[in-house]
Amino acid sequence: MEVSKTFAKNILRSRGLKQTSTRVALISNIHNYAAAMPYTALQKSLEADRTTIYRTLNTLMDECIIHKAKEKDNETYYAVCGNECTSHKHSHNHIHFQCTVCKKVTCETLINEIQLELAKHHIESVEINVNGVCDECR
Amino acid sequence: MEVSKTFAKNILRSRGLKQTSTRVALISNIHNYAAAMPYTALQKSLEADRTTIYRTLNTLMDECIIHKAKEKDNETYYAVCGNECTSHKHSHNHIHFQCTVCKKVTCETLINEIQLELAKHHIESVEINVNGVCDECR
DNA sequence: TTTTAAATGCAACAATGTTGCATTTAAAAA
DNA sequence: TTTTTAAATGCAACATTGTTGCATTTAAAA
Repeated sequence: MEVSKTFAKNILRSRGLKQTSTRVALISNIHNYAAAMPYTALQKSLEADRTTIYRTLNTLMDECIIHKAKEKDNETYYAVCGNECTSHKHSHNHIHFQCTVCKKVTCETLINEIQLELAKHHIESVEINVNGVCDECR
Repeated sequence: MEVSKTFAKNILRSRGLKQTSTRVALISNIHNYAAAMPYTALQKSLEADRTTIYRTLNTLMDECIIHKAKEKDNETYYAVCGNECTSHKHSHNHIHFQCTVCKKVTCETLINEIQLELAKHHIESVEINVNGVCDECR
């Protein structure tokens, strides 16, 4: 069994979710993908009906197994959550970087820690999207 | 003449763009809206054809008169750019805040300045989306 | 007032995302 | 192992979002 499939099954078991073939394939395909996976690529990589894919994605996001990034290019990108995500709260110390040349979206860790403060509102979660030129495209 | 319409006409003139009724209405409607304006609300507020709205939005984004924020709720929100935007480069010192209760998206200024550093890639622009509970909903 | 390049409206299309309902399936119970 | 059952899936239908080509209209210059 592939490493990513074992990973998928383990995480489904740890969350008490049924281990269906679509769920296992979906998690392992996202996990195997070098960057955050665009929806179109995800759909191509699976046999399942579109409806099932959308419902499965929502289930896995509710359980904080994966998360999504909406980019300005109108694509939605999915990535597997890190260990810092529990089943109740997302907490990402990473950012999403999209290269303006090759369009790839990757999850990146910041060198420096950043602290956000707002005057009025209560902050629950922060998502940072950076655009630029990636290492390979320079 | 309303203040926001004058504002719209001035900004169109300053960028050397035709002052069509759709453009003026679109800019002033976004400008008048208390928060970043969801596309659906924008469409309802205008007489123009959907195609024209999309094309106008793209034109105004290309000219850095407005900018958009894609939120996880699958809505696209539009707001007027601040003075720090020239016609060639977006440079926002603000973040987009979406309240998880009332769903409103607002442009907020950070109390503290933040500095992002990535190990490999070249950063061109940064967009920060914060979720939480707004002042009014608490 | 005339000219003209740009903006608009319309038709058609492709992609994204959702809902209801019948069928199938993973996992628990017998 | 077989049976049971609640959950997951596939299918059909639909609504929304976003794009393209082309004929018509319009803002602004001549």
